[in-house]
Order: sequence, then C-alpha cells, then structure tokens
Amino acid sequence: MDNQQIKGAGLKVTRPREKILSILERSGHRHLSAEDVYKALLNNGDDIGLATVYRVLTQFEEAGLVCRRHFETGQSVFEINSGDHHDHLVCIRCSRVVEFADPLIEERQGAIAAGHGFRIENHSLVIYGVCAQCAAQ
Amino acid sequence: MDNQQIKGAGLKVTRPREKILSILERSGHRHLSAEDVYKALLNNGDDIGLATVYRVLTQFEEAGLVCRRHFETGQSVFEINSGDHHDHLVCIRCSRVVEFADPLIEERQGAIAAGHGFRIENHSLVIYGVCAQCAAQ
DNA sequence: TAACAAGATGCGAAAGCTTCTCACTCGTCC
DNA sequence: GGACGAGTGAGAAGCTTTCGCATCTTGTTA
Repeated sequence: MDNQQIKGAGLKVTRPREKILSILERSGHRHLSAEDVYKALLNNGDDIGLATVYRVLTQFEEAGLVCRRHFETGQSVFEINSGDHHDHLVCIRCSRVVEFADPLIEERQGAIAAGHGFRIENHSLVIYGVCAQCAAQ
Repeated sequence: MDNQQIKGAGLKVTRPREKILSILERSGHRHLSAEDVYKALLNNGDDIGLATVYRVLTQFEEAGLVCRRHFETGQSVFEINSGDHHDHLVCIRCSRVVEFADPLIEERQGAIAAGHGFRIENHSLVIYGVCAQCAAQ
C-alpha cells in the first residue's frame, strides 16, 4: 500500500502525495520530470500545484522512495526507487532510456574512489548514444 | 597559438574569444563555470558581457575546443578539451574535482551499449563522495 | 465526535542559470 | 580603406526550481 510508504517516510498521508506516488508507480520505469508528473495530475483531474509536485518529489527523494536523475536535458527526472542500483543509456535522438547494471563497473568505481582517498557516496553514469531504431532511420 | 585554434573552428579571432580561451588554458585543469570565467575576465579588466561568455563557450564546445560537464550543482562547468577522455570524482563537501580514466570501465561501457543496440556517442561518469581531507575533519 | 496544533497546500512571486533580441561595433577580404 | 557579414553588450526574457504566506488538512487528544 502506498500509504504505508508515505507514513514510513514520516510524512502525512495527503491526496497530493498519494496521487504523485501512484503516478510514478503506474508509469512503469519511465523517467518523469516534475512537469510530466504535474501534467499527468492535471489529466487525471487533480488540482495540484506545481510547487507541491516539486516539494513532494524532493521529500520522496529524501525518504528514499524515488531517485532523482540529472540527464543533460536541463531538467531533473524522477523514478521509483526499486532498490536495485542501475545506470542509464540514453538515446540522444529519441530520448529513450534503457537501464542497466554492471557489477564490474561498480567494482572498478569503488577501487578508483578508494585509490584517490574518496569514500564513495553516490555516482552517476550515463551513456549517451543512438539507439538501434534511430540509427536505422 | 590560440588564434589558430579559434580560426580552425571557423570563428573570427576576436578579443573576447582570445581572452576566454586564455583563461581556460591558464586555469590548469580546474573546472570553471561560465560565471567563473566572467569574473576572471572582470578581474583582468576585460569588459566582456556574460552573454558573450555563454555564447563563446557554447561555440568552443561545438568546435571541440572545450568540454561542458554537468555536475549536480545546477550549473555547467567547462574545461579545455585536452583530447584524452576522462571521468570525474567530485567531493560533495568541498567540491574538489579529481580526474581519472579507466580503460576497463570504458571497455565495459562499449560492450553494454553494443549489447543494447546503441552506438555510443558520449558518456558521463561522475562519482560523488567525500575526499580524504574532508573525511578527516 | 469536536477541537487543536503541526504540517501541507496553492498561488504568485522570486531566484538562478542560460538564451534571445537588437542596435551597434569589429574582423575579414577585396 | 570600405563594405559586408559576423560578433558583441546590455537588458529582457525563458526555463526550471524554490520561497513566502495565507489557507486548509491530517492526526491526535479530550
């Protein structure tokens, strides 16, 4: 139940928070911008302000419910945090996003960070390219 | 000579372009934001508008003279393109940036992209962590 | 169930980075 | 040296994101 997740984050269960979480869940694994979420709410007939969307997404991020990604589009995108870390392949033509995980890369990153005296906290790996469909056109 | 690089990019050699290139070169391998470049120009006594700084940096990027990086700070940073690809370790406390290159990671990225039918164009790997100095405090 | 306090919301305003517009100026090439 | 096209500066505008504040809700206590 969504409510449990929201409560678990120490947040009150309110309509905006339920709706936003449900939109992110229903979106499958698409990566939605705050604007996308806002538009989805409007389409649903929910009258929720854009400022609230940003606030709630930030709270969800802090609570670990969602992940915020910074692709090079100038806006942040959000996705449900399914627990398993992964990185992204982004098509520069059609913006399609493919997720992947590679233990070998993760391991090397740890080694590199350690080698430079860094305690690793987080990382972001995005590969930009042209997907098969776009290349075929 | 800087002028050759600017001409080679099909751009006229103008004072703003010379000054900006020279600032980036003199900065060593620091990562400067457009604002940083602008301030450096002012300190030099050069009266060059911020809009011009952005324009020129974008042109230099298109010409391959500089690289633009998107760390998670909300602003882009620029560095001279020295030709050798590298990735970044960023300290989330003091913002220190360390560059590194890892052939193994590069190779895995190529394999992953190919496995998903992507023709790789570019990529961005940033590891965020706490550097030794900040951890010691 | 009613009332209350803390927390949430919505709206518009504002901030921060970046780009655009447009009149003016400057390189380049003849 | 002059003409033309490209480049510049200043401010306005655009975009994403955050803030401030009056109003409304949730969760709790009586």
